[in-house]
Amino acid sequence: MHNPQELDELLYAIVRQIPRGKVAAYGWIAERAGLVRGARRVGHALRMLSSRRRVPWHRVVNAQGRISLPAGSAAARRQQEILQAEGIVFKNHRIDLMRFGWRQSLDELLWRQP
DNA sequence: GGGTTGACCTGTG
DNA sequence: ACACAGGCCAACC
Repeated sequence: MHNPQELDELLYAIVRQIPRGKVAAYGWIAERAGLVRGARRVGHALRMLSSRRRVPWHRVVNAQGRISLPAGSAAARRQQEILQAEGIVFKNHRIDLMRFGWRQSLDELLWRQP
């Protein structure tokens, strides 16, 4: 997929696979899309996302389990509210990724490269 | 075209 | 835990 638009679609499709009650990091999404260091690219795709599309953008957080929107912004509050409504627990503004992080497989969990 | 700016990540101190 | 640097990449002056 060399076309940027196709790549966006692929990224959205992956985000749609995150189940309710789980979250994924930008970098994980990029990895699943075959991008080497594409975390920022994922952030861009989500920022450009039209609100009419049904993509669970709120289930994407940064690698530290924190919301990556401007702290205190309306969007950040909305994201946290939705996640909490889905059963995600915040502890000091952070999500425990070991517990709520969406992993494809046990392999990915165990063999996360150094 | 070049410089700046982020919804990023990892390593290092 | 915190800060900083370096890498990254597309959007936007």
